[in-house]
Amino acid sequence: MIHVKPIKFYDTKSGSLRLFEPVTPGVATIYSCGPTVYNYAHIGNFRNFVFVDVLRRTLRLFGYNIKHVRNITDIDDKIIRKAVEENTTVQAIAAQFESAFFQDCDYLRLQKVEYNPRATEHIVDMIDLVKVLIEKGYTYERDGSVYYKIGRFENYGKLSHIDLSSVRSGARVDSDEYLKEDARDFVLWKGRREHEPYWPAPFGEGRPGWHLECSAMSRHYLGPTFDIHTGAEDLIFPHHENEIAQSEAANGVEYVRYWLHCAFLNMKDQKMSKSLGNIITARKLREDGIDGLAVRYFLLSVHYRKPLAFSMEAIESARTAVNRLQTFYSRIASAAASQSKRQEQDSADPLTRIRSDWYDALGDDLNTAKALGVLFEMLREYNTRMDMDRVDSVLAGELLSFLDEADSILDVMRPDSEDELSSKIDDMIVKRQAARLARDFREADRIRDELSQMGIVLEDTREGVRWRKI
RNA sequence: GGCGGCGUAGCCAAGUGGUAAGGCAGAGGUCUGCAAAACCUCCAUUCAUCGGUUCAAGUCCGAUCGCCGCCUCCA
Repeated sequence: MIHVKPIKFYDTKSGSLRLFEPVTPGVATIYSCGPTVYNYAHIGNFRNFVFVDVLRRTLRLFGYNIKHVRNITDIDDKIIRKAVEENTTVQAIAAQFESAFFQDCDYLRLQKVEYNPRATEHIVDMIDLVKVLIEKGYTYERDGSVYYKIGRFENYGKLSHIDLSSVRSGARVDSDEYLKEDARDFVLWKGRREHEPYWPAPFGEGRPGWHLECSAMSRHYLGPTFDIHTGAEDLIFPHHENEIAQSEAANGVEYVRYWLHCAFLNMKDQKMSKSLGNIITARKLREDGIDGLAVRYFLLSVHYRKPLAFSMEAIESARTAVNRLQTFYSRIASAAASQSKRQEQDSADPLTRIRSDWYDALGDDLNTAKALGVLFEMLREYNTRMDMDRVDSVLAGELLSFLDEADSILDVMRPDSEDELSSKIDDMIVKRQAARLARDFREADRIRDELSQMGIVLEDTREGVRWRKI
Protein backbone atom coordinates (compact mmCIF):
# COMPACT_ATOMS: atom_id res chain seq x y z
CA MET A 1 0.00 0.00 0.00
CA ILE A 2 1.54 3.24 -1.12
CA HIS A 3 0.63 6.23 0.95
CA VAL A 4 1.60 9.67 -0.30
CA LYS A 5 0.33 13.14 0.51
CA PRO A 6 -1.25 15.08 -2.35
CA ILE A 7 0.86 17.75 -4.03
CA LYS A 8 0.08 20.20 -6.80
CA PHE A 9 2.54 21.73 -9.24
CA TYR A 10 2.28 24.60 -11.66
CA ASP A 11 3.02 23.01 -15.00
CA THR A 12 4.40 25.35 -17.66
CA LYS A 13 3.01 23.36 -20.57
CA SER A 14 -0.60 23.40 -19.44
CA GLY A 15 -0.21 26.77 -17.74
CA SER A 16 -2.06 25.56 -14.68
CA LEU A 17 -1.81 23.91 -11.29
CA ARG A 18 -2.10 20.15 -11.59
CA LEU A 19 -2.30 17.41 -9.01
CA PHE A 20 0.89 15.37 -9.21
CA GLU A 21 0.24 11.85 -10.50
CA PRO A 22 3.46 10.07 -11.44
CA VAL A 23 3.82 7.38 -14.07
CA THR A 24 4.55 4.83 -11.34
CA PRO A 25 2.52 5.34 -8.16
CA GLY A 26 4.70 6.33 -5.24
CA VAL A 27 7.78 7.03 -7.36
CA ALA A 28 8.80 10.42 -8.74
CA THR A 29 11.25 10.58 -11.62
CA ILE A 30 12.94 13.95 -12.00
CA TYR A 31 15.38 15.46 -14.47
CA SER A 32 16.98 18.80 -13.63
CA CYS A 33 19.09 20.84 -16.00
CA GLY A 34 22.38 21.15 -14.16
CA PRO A 35 25.37 23.46 -14.42
CA THR A 36 27.58 24.08 -17.41
CA VAL A 37 30.96 23.92 -15.74
CA TYR A 38 32.85 26.79 -17.35
CA ASN A 39 32.85 29.21 -14.42
CA TYR A 40 31.75 29.60 -10.81
CA ALA A 41 27.99 29.37 -10.50
CA HIS A 42 26.31 32.55 -9.24
CA ILE A 43 23.54 32.68 -6.71
CA GLY A 44 20.98 33.18 -9.47
CA ASN A 45 22.00 29.74 -10.70
CA PHE A 46 21.71 28.51 -7.16
CA ARG A 47 18.22 29.90 -6.75
CA ASN A 48 17.27 27.30 -9.30
CA PHE A 49 19.20 24.52 -7.56
CA VAL A 50 17.77 25.40 -4.16
CA PHE A 51 14.31 25.25 -5.72
CA VAL A 52 15.14 21.78 -7.06
CA ASP A 53 16.43 20.81 -3.63
CA VAL A 54 13.13 21.84 -2.04
CA LEU A 55 11.26 19.89 -4.70
CA ARG A 56 13.08 16.64 -4.03
CA ARG A 57 12.98 17.04 -0.25
CA THR A 58 9.26 17.77 -0.35
CA LEU A 59 8.49 14.75 -2.51
CA ARG A 60 10.47 12.65 -0.05
CA LEU A 61 8.61 14.08 2.93
CA PHE A 62 5.32 13.53 1.15
CA GLY A 63 6.10 9.84 0.84
CA TYR A 64 7.57 9.42 -2.64
CA ASN A 65 10.61 7.47 -3.59
CA ILE A 66 12.58 9.58 -5.96
CA LYS A 67 14.87 8.97 -8.85
CA HIS A 68 16.55 12.24 -9.68
CA VAL A 69 19.05 13.15 -12.40
CA ARG A 70 20.96 16.42 -12.57
CA ASN A 71 23.42 16.58 -15.42
CA ILE A 72 26.84 18.18 -15.63
CA THR A 73 27.38 19.84 -18.99
CA ASP A 74 31.10 19.36 -19.54
CA ILE A 75 31.32 19.92 -23.30
CA ASP A 76 30.01 23.13 -24.77
CA ASP A 77 31.06 26.27 -26.69
CA LYS A 78 31.67 28.29 -23.52
CA ILE A 79 33.90 25.66 -21.96
CA ILE A 80 35.91 25.41 -25.17
CA ARG A 81 36.30 29.18 -25.30
CA LYS A 82 37.35 29.30 -21.66
CA ALA A 83 39.94 26.56 -22.21
CA VAL A 84 41.42 28.55 -25.09
CA GLU A 85 41.53 31.73 -23.00
CA GLU A 86 43.23 29.94 -20.12
CA ASN A 87 45.50 28.00 -22.44
CA THR A 88 44.43 24.69 -20.97
CA THR A 89 42.17 21.76 -21.83
CA VAL A 90 38.41 21.44 -21.83
CA GLN A 91 38.72 18.60 -19.33
CA ALA A 92 40.75 20.70 -16.92
CA ILE A 93 38.25 23.55 -16.98
CA ALA A 94 35.31 21.19 -16.56
CA ALA A 95 36.94 19.32 -13.67
CA GLN A 96 37.85 22.54 -11.88
CA PHE A 97 34.38 24.05 -12.00
CA GLU A 98 32.55 20.82 -11.43
CA SER A 99 34.38 20.41 -8.17
CA ALA A 100 33.71 24.07 -7.26
CA PHE A 101 30.03 23.49 -7.99
CA PHE A 102 29.78 20.61 -5.53
CA GLN A 103 31.57 22.65 -2.87
CA ASP A 104 29.05 25.42 -3.35
CA CYS A 105 26.24 22.89 -3.06
CA ASP A 106 27.55 21.93 0.37
CA TYR A 107 27.70 25.59 1.36
CA LEU A 108 23.97 25.85 0.63
CA ARG A 109 23.21 22.42 2.09
CA LEU A 110 21.90 21.01 -1.16
CA GLN A 111 21.15 17.31 -0.88
CA LYS A 112 23.08 14.92 -3.05
CA VAL A 113 21.20 13.98 -6.18
CA GLU A 114 21.01 10.28 -7.13
CA TYR A 115 22.56 10.68 -10.59
CA ASN A 116 24.99 13.38 -11.75
CA PRO A 117 25.90 12.24 -15.24
CA ARG A 118 28.45 14.13 -17.31
CA ALA A 119 27.54 14.80 -20.91
CA THR A 120 30.85 13.39 -22.14
CA GLU A 121 30.04 10.05 -20.51
CA HIS A 122 26.89 9.66 -22.57
CA ILE A 123 28.02 10.48 -26.08
CA VAL A 124 26.98 6.98 -27.14
CA ASP A 125 23.40 7.59 -25.98
CA MET A 126 23.36 10.87 -27.85
CA ILE A 127 24.60 9.26 -31.03
CA ASP A 128 21.89 6.60 -30.72
CA LEU A 129 19.27 9.31 -30.40
CA VAL A 130 20.52 11.15 -33.47
CA LYS A 131 20.55 7.90 -35.43
CA VAL A 132 16.88 7.35 -34.66
CA LEU A 133 16.04 10.92 -35.67
CA ILE A 134 17.94 10.50 -38.92
CA GLU A 135 16.09 7.25 -39.65
CA LYS A 136 12.76 8.87 -38.97
CA GLY A 137 13.56 11.76 -41.28
CA TYR A 138 13.68 14.60 -38.79
CA THR A 139 17.15 15.76 -39.79
CA TYR A 140 19.36 17.03 -42.54
CA GLU A 141 23.11 17.35 -42.87
CA ARG A 142 25.07 20.40 -43.82
CA ASP A 143 28.87 20.62 -43.81
CA GLY A 144 29.22 17.62 -41.53
CA SER A 145 26.70 18.89 -38.98
CA VAL A 146 23.31 17.35 -38.34
CA TYR A 147 20.31 19.63 -37.91
CA TYR A 148 16.83 19.05 -36.58
CA LYS A 149 14.09 20.09 -38.97
CA ILE A 150 11.53 21.83 -36.81
CA GLY A 151 8.99 21.95 -39.60
CA ARG A 152 8.70 18.17 -39.36
CA PHE A 153 7.56 18.24 -35.74
CA GLU A 154 3.89 18.94 -35.48
CA ASN A 155 3.66 20.14 -31.90
CA TYR A 156 6.63 22.44 -31.92
CA GLY A 157 5.99 25.36 -29.57
CA LYS A 158 3.49 23.66 -27.27
CA LEU A 159 5.60 24.21 -24.15
CA SER A 160 6.52 27.85 -24.63
CA HIS A 161 3.23 28.65 -26.41
CA ILE A 162 5.20 30.31 -29.08
CA ASP A 163 3.55 31.10 -32.39
CA LEU A 164 5.85 29.78 -35.06
CA SER A 165 4.53 32.10 -37.72
CA SER A 166 5.95 35.01 -35.74
CA VAL A 167 9.41 33.44 -35.80
CA ARG A 168 10.16 33.99 -39.45
CA SER A 169 12.78 32.04 -41.28
CA GLY A 170 16.03 33.92 -41.64
CA ALA A 171 14.87 36.78 -39.46
CA ARG A 172 17.54 36.32 -36.86
CA VAL A 173 21.27 35.96 -36.61
CA ASP A 174 22.55 32.44 -36.57
CA SER A 175 24.58 32.65 -33.40
CA ASP A 176 25.69 29.05 -33.69
CA GLU A 177 27.66 30.00 -36.77
CA TYR A 178 26.45 26.86 -38.46
CA LEU A 179 24.40 26.81 -41.62
CA LYS A 180 20.73 26.07 -41.21
CA GLU A 181 17.95 25.69 -43.73
CA ASP A 182 15.64 27.55 -41.47
CA ALA A 183 16.46 29.92 -38.61
CA ARG A 184 14.20 27.94 -36.31
CA ASP A 185 16.12 24.70 -36.79
CA PHE A 186 18.75 23.71 -34.29
CA VAL A 187 21.91 21.69 -34.41
CA LEU A 188 21.93 18.14 -33.05
CA TRP A 189 25.52 17.31 -33.87
CA LYS A 190 28.24 19.85 -34.62
CA GLY A 191 30.74 18.70 -37.23
CA ARG A 192 34.37 18.48 -36.17
CA ARG A 193 36.39 21.67 -36.17
CA GLU A 194 40.06 22.43 -35.68
CA HIS A 195 41.24 22.48 -32.07
CA GLU A 196 37.91 21.30 -30.73
CA PRO A 197 37.15 18.02 -28.99
CA TYR A 198 35.31 15.50 -31.15
CA TRP A 199 33.89 12.01 -31.06
CA PRO A 200 33.42 9.52 -33.89
CA ALA A 201 29.87 8.94 -35.10
CA PRO A 202 28.26 7.17 -38.06
CA PHE A 203 27.16 10.55 -39.39
CA GLY A 204 30.62 12.10 -38.97
CA GLU A 205 33.07 13.17 -36.31
CA GLY A 206 31.96 16.00 -34.10
CA ARG A 207 30.38 16.94 -30.82
CA PRO A 208 26.82 17.19 -29.46
CA GLY A 209 24.62 20.25 -29.73
CA TRP A 210 23.30 21.89 -26.60
CA HIS A 211 19.92 20.20 -26.32
CA LEU A 212 20.92 16.67 -27.11
CA GLU A 213 22.43 15.60 -23.78
CA CYS A 214 19.27 16.17 -21.72
CA SER A 215 17.12 14.11 -24.08
CA ALA A 216 19.71 11.33 -24.21
CA MET A 217 20.55 11.15 -20.53
CA SER A 218 17.01 11.44 -19.26
CA ARG A 219 16.04 8.55 -21.52
CA HIS A 220 19.01 6.54 -20.32
CA TYR A 221 18.24 6.99 -16.60
CA LEU A 222 14.50 7.60 -16.47
CA GLY A 223 13.04 6.16 -19.66
CA PRO A 224 11.18 7.79 -22.57
CA THR A 225 8.51 9.32 -20.32
CA PHE A 226 9.27 10.71 -16.89
CA ASP A 227 7.44 12.83 -14.35
CA ILE A 228 9.14 16.15 -13.69
CA HIS A 229 11.59 18.26 -15.64
CA THR A 230 13.00 21.39 -13.99
CA GLY A 231 14.98 24.41 -15.06
CA ALA A 232 14.98 28.17 -14.88
CA GLU A 233 12.45 30.05 -16.97
CA ASP A 234 14.93 31.10 -19.63
CA LEU A 235 15.29 27.46 -20.61
CA ILE A 236 11.66 27.12 -21.64
CA PHE A 237 12.57 28.37 -25.06
CA PRO A 238 14.43 27.14 -26.93
CA HIS A 239 16.14 24.51 -24.78
CA HIS A 240 13.19 22.60 -23.35
CA GLU A 241 11.11 23.09 -26.46
CA ASN A 242 13.90 21.46 -28.45
CA GLU A 243 14.24 18.62 -25.97
CA ILE A 244 10.58 17.84 -26.49
CA ALA A 245 11.03 17.93 -30.26
CA GLN A 246 14.00 15.53 -30.09
CA SER A 247 12.60 13.11 -27.55
CA GLU A 248 9.03 12.88 -28.75
CA ALA A 249 10.07 12.53 -32.37
CA ALA A 250 12.50 9.75 -31.46
CA ASN A 251 10.47 7.91 -28.80
CA GLY A 252 6.94 8.49 -30.04
CA VAL A 253 5.58 9.07 -26.54
CA GLU A 254 5.05 12.03 -24.25
CA TYR A 255 8.43 13.21 -22.95
CA VAL A 256 7.63 14.92 -19.63
CA ARG A 257 4.45 15.04 -17.56
CA TYR A 258 5.17 18.13 -15.44
CA TRP A 259 7.39 21.06 -16.45
CA LEU A 260 8.53 23.19 -13.51
CA HIS A 261 10.37 26.45 -14.06
CA CYS A 262 11.99 28.76 -11.56
CA ALA A 263 11.92 32.56 -11.81
CA PHE A 264 15.05 34.70 -11.84
CA LEU A 265 17.11 36.24 -9.13
CA ASN A 266 17.46 39.94 -9.89
CA MET A 267 20.03 42.55 -9.09
CA LYS A 268 18.02 45.69 -8.60
CA ASP A 269 15.43 45.22 -11.32
CA GLN A 270 17.51 43.25 -13.78
CA LYS A 271 18.14 39.55 -13.97
CA MET A 272 21.45 38.38 -12.60
CA SER A 273 23.42 37.04 -15.52
CA LYS A 274 26.96 36.62 -16.62
CA SER A 275 26.40 38.51 -19.81
CA LEU A 276 25.10 41.53 -17.89
CA GLY A 277 28.07 41.27 -15.55
CA ASN A 278 26.00 41.80 -12.41
CA ILE A 279 26.63 38.47 -10.78
CA ILE A 280 27.56 37.40 -7.27
CA THR A 281 28.92 33.91 -6.92
CA ALA A 282 28.13 31.63 -4.02
CA ARG A 283 31.86 31.31 -3.61
CA LYS A 284 32.25 35.05 -3.11
CA LEU A 285 29.62 35.10 -0.37
CA ARG A 286 31.30 32.21 1.37
CA GLU A 287 34.70 33.88 1.17
CA ASP A 288 33.17 37.02 2.63
CA GLY A 289 32.08 34.97 5.63
CA ILE A 290 28.37 35.08 4.83
CA ASP A 291 26.54 32.17 6.42
CA GLY A 292 25.30 29.79 3.75
CA LEU A 293 22.15 29.18 5.77
CA ALA A 294 21.24 32.85 5.54
CA VAL A 295 21.63 32.64 1.77
CA ARG A 296 19.62 29.42 1.66
CA TYR A 297 16.85 30.97 3.77
CA PHE A 298 16.83 34.07 1.60
CA LEU A 299 16.34 31.93 -1.50
CA LEU A 300 13.55 29.98 0.21
CA SER A 301 11.75 33.03 1.52
CA VAL A 302 9.97 33.81 -1.74
CA HIS A 303 7.91 31.47 -3.88
CA TYR A 304 10.04 30.00 -6.68
CA ARG A 305 7.89 31.40 -9.48
CA LYS A 306 8.18 34.99 -8.27
CA PRO A 307 11.13 37.21 -9.14
CA LEU A 308 13.43 37.79 -6.18
CA ALA A 309 15.79 40.74 -5.76
CA PHE A 310 19.17 40.19 -4.18
CA SER A 311 20.58 42.61 -1.63
CA MET A 312 22.92 42.35 1.32
CA GLU A 313 20.18 43.83 3.50
CA ALA A 314 17.94 40.92 2.53
CA ILE A 315 20.70 38.45 3.44
CA GLU A 316 21.17 40.11 6.82
CA SER A 317 17.49 40.04 7.52
CA ALA A 318 17.48 36.35 6.58
CA ARG A 319 20.36 35.79 8.99
CA THR A 320 18.30 37.26 11.84
CA ALA A 321 15.28 35.14 10.97
CA VAL A 322 17.42 31.98 10.83
CA ASN A 323 18.82 32.81 14.27
CA ARG A 324 15.34 32.98 15.72
CA LEU A 325 14.40 29.64 14.22
CA GLN A 326 17.58 28.05 15.51
CA THR A 327 17.03 29.45 18.99
CA PHE A 328 13.48 28.14 18.99
CA TYR A 329 14.64 24.75 17.79
CA SER A 330 17.20 24.40 20.55
CA ARG A 331 14.72 25.64 23.16
CA ILE A 332 12.28 22.91 22.11
CA ALA A 333 15.07 20.36 21.97
CA SER A 334 16.14 21.05 25.57
CA ALA A 335 12.54 20.98 26.75
CA ALA A 336 12.10 17.60 25.06
CA ALA A 337 15.23 16.28 26.75
CA SER A 338 14.11 17.43 30.19
CA GLN A 339 11.77 15.48 32.49
CA SER A 340 9.37 18.35 33.04
CA LYS A 341 5.78 17.57 33.94
CA ARG A 342 3.03 19.53 32.38
CA GLN A 343 1.66 22.18 34.71
CA GLU A 344 -1.65 22.66 32.99
CA GLN A 345 -3.50 20.55 30.48
CA ASP A 346 -4.01 22.20 27.12
CA SER A 347 -7.18 21.03 25.53
CA ALA A 348 -6.71 23.02 22.36
CA ASP A 349 -3.15 22.39 21.36
CA PRO A 350 -2.51 23.94 17.93
CA LEU A 351 0.18 21.52 16.76
CA THR A 352 -2.20 19.49 14.62
CA ARG A 353 -3.41 22.60 12.85
CA ILE A 354 0.12 23.91 12.40
CA ARG A 355 1.34 20.66 10.94
CA SER A 356 -1.53 20.46 8.51
CA ASP A 357 -1.04 24.11 7.46
CA TRP A 358 2.61 23.36 6.84
CA TYR A 359 1.85 20.41 4.57
CA ASP A 360 -0.86 22.36 2.76
CA ALA A 361 1.60 25.15 2.01
CA LEU A 362 4.24 22.84 0.57
CA GLY A 363 1.65 20.77 -1.25
CA ASP A 364 0.47 23.96 -2.94
CA ASP A 365 3.21 24.19 -5.54
CA LEU A 366 6.02 24.35 -2.96
CA ASN A 367 4.90 27.54 -1.26
CA THR A 368 7.89 27.93 1.04
CA ALA A 369 7.06 31.56 1.82
CA LYS A 370 3.73 30.52 3.27
CA ALA A 371 5.26 27.54 5.05
CA LEU A 372 7.75 29.83 6.77
CA GLY A 373 4.86 31.98 7.93
CA VAL A 374 3.29 28.91 9.53
CA LEU A 375 6.55 28.10 11.27
CA PHE A 376 6.86 31.58 12.77
CA GLU A 377 3.27 31.41 14.01
CA MET A 378 4.24 28.18 15.74
CA LEU A 379 7.29 29.85 17.19
CA ARG A 380 5.33 32.61 18.84
CA GLU A 381 2.57 30.28 20.00
CA TYR A 382 4.90 27.90 21.79
CA ASN A 383 7.31 30.47 23.14
CA THR A 384 4.35 31.96 24.96
CA ARG A 385 3.26 28.55 26.23
CA MET A 386 6.75 27.71 27.40
CA ASP A 387 6.97 31.03 29.23
CA MET A 388 3.86 29.89 31.12
CA ASP A 389 5.26 26.39 31.77
CA ARG A 390 2.56 24.83 29.67
CA VAL A 391 4.83 22.58 27.60
CA ASP A 392 6.02 19.33 29.17
CA SER A 393 8.67 17.05 27.76
CA VAL A 394 6.16 14.83 25.99
CA LEU A 395 4.61 17.70 24.08
CA ALA A 396 8.06 19.16 23.47
CA GLY A 397 9.04 15.83 21.94
CA GLU A 398 6.11 16.04 19.54
CA LEU A 399 7.03 19.62 18.66
CA LEU A 400 10.62 18.60 18.09
CA SER A 401 9.56 15.80 15.83
CA PHE A 402 7.53 18.22 13.72
CA LEU A 403 10.41 20.71 13.63
CA ASP A 404 12.62 17.93 12.33
CA GLU A 405 10.11 17.26 9.56
CA ALA A 406 10.01 20.95 8.74
CA ASP A 407 13.78 21.13 8.75
CA SER A 408 13.99 18.15 6.45
CA ILE A 409 12.83 20.69 3.84
CA LEU A 410 14.33 23.96 5.04
CA ASP A 411 17.55 22.60 6.54
CA VAL A 412 18.40 25.85 8.32
CA MET A 413 17.50 25.10 11.95
CA ARG A 414 20.05 22.50 12.95
CA PRO A 415 23.60 23.82 13.09
CA ASP A 416 26.52 21.88 11.69
CA SER A 417 27.80 19.44 14.24
CA GLU A 418 31.28 20.22 15.49
CA ASP A 419 31.92 17.61 18.12
CA GLU A 420 35.48 18.24 19.29
CA LEU A 421 34.98 21.96 19.48
CA SER A 422 31.63 21.77 21.17
CA SER A 423 32.77 19.44 23.93
CA LYS A 424 35.54 21.88 24.80
CA ILE A 425 33.04 24.73 24.83
CA ASP A 426 30.72 22.71 27.02
CA ASP A 427 33.53 22.17 29.54
CA MET A 428 34.18 25.89 29.73
CA ILE A 429 30.51 26.63 30.16
CA VAL A 430 30.31 24.19 33.08
CA LYS A 431 33.28 25.91 34.74
CA ARG A 432 31.71 29.31 34.22
CA GLN A 433 28.43 28.14 35.71
CA ALA A 434 30.27 26.92 38.78
CA ALA A 435 31.97 30.30 39.12
CA ARG A 436 28.65 32.07 38.78
CA LEU A 437 27.07 29.94 41.47
CA ALA A 438 29.97 30.82 43.75
CA ARG A 439 29.34 34.44 42.77
CA ASP A 440 32.87 34.65 41.40
CA PHE A 441 31.84 36.91 38.55
CA ARG A 442 35.40 37.89 37.69
CA GLU A 443 36.20 34.28 36.82
CA ALA A 444 32.84 33.83 35.05
CA ASP A 445 33.43 36.88 32.90
CA ARG A 446 37.01 35.81 32.20
CA ILE A 447 35.75 32.51 30.77
CA ARG A 448 33.10 34.31 28.76
CA ASP A 449 35.75 36.62 27.34
CA GLU A 450 37.93 33.67 26.44
CA LEU A 451 35.05 32.07 24.55
CA SER A 452 34.34 35.37 22.92
CA GLN A 453 37.93 35.38 21.64
CA MET A 454 37.13 32.02 20.04
CA GLY A 455 34.14 33.58 18.32
CA ILE A 456 31.61 32.00 20.66
CA VAL A 457 28.81 34.04 22.17
CA LEU A 458 27.04 32.82 25.30
CA GLU A 459 23.40 33.35 26.07
CA ASP A 460 22.07 32.80 29.57
CA THR A 461 18.47 31.67 29.29
CA ARG A 462 15.76 30.13 31.41
CA GLU A 463 16.52 26.75 29.91
CA GLY A 464 20.24 27.07 30.56
CA VAL A 465 23.28 28.44 28.77
CA ARG A 466 23.37 28.34 25.00
CA TRP A 467 26.22 29.21 22.73
CA ARG A 468 26.53 30.11 19.13
CA LYS A 469 29.19 31.14 16.70
CA ILE A 470 29.37 34.65 15.36
C1' G B 1 5.82 43.74 -32.45
C1' G B 2 4.36 38.47 -30.32
C1' C B 3 3.93 35.68 -25.72
C1' G B 4 4.23 35.57 -20.28
C1' G B 5 4.60 37.72 -15.44
C1' C B 6 4.50 41.47 -11.61
C1' G B 7 2.70 46.14 -8.76
C1' U B 8 -0.06 44.42 -0.87
C1' A B 9 2.93 48.65 5.48
C1' G B 10 9.75 51.91 5.75
C1' C B 11 11.88 47.10 3.21
C1' C B 12 10.66 41.76 1.88
C1' A B 13 6.27 38.94 1.42
C1' A B 14 1.58 35.20 1.88
C1' G B 15 -3.08 35.65 0.28
C1' U B 16 -7.53 33.33 -6.63
C1' G B 17 -15.06 35.88 -3.75
C1' G B 18 -16.19 36.44 2.72
C1' U B 19 -13.89 41.08 5.44
C1' A B 20 -5.34 42.04 5.22
C1' A B 21 -0.42 35.51 7.39
C1' G B 22 4.61 35.97 8.32
C1' G B 23 9.81 38.03 8.32
C1' C B 24 13.20 42.38 8.75
C1' A B 25 13.44 47.30 10.63
C1' G B 26 11.01 50.55 14.52
C1' A B 27 8.48 51.59 19.55
C1' G B 28 7.27 49.84 24.49
C1' G B 29 7.90 45.92 28.17
C1' U B 30 9.77 41.03 30.62
C1' C B 31 13.97 38.16 32.05
C1' U B 32 19.20 38.98 33.83
C1' G B 33 25.12 39.65 38.80
C1' C B 34 26.60 42.34 34.46
C1' A B 35 26.45 41.63 29.29
C1' A B 36 24.56 39.60 25.09
C1' A B 37 20.71 37.12 23.32
C1' A B 38 15.99 35.62 23.76
C1' C B 39 10.87 36.27 24.78
C1' C B 40 6.10 39.16 24.83
C1' U B 41 3.06 43.34 23.07
C1' C B 42 2.20 47.19 19.44
C1' C B 43 2.87 48.57 14.25
C1' A B 44 -1.93 48.53 6.63
C1' U B 45 -10.08 50.81 7.57
C1' U B 46 -6.30 49.07 3.22
C1' C B 47 -3.98 46.06 -1.39
C1' A B 48 -0.57 50.97 -8.52
C1' U B 49 -4.92 54.13 -10.68
C1' C B 50 -9.92 54.46 -12.58
C1' G B 51 -14.42 52.10 -13.85
C1' G B 52 -17.61 47.52 -13.72
C1' U B 53 -19.84 42.61 -11.89
C1' U B 54 -21.53 40.88 -6.91
C1' C B 55 -25.07 40.74 -0.80
C1' A B 56 -19.63 40.70 -0.55
C1' A B 57 -13.34 42.03 -4.54
C1' G B 58 -6.39 42.59 -2.91
C1' U B 59 -8.89 38.39 -5.05
C1' C B 60 -13.40 38.26 -11.07
C1' C B 61 -14.00 41.64 -15.79
C1' G B 62 -12.38 46.14 -18.66
C1' A B 63 -9.20 50.33 -19.26
C1' U B 64 -4.87 53.20 -17.77
C1' C B 65 0.06 53.89 -15.62
C1' G B 66 4.71 51.68 -14.04
C1' C B 67 8.28 47.55 -13.87
C1' C B 68 10.35 42.82 -15.49
C1' G B 69 11.23 38.35 -18.38
C1' C B 70 11.27 35.21 -22.94
C1' C B 71 11.28 35.57 -28.36
C1' U B 72 19.52 35.19 -29.39
C1' C B 73 24.10 32.23 -25.38
C1' C B 74 21.70 32.37 -20.65
C1' A B 75 19.74 29.25 -14.41
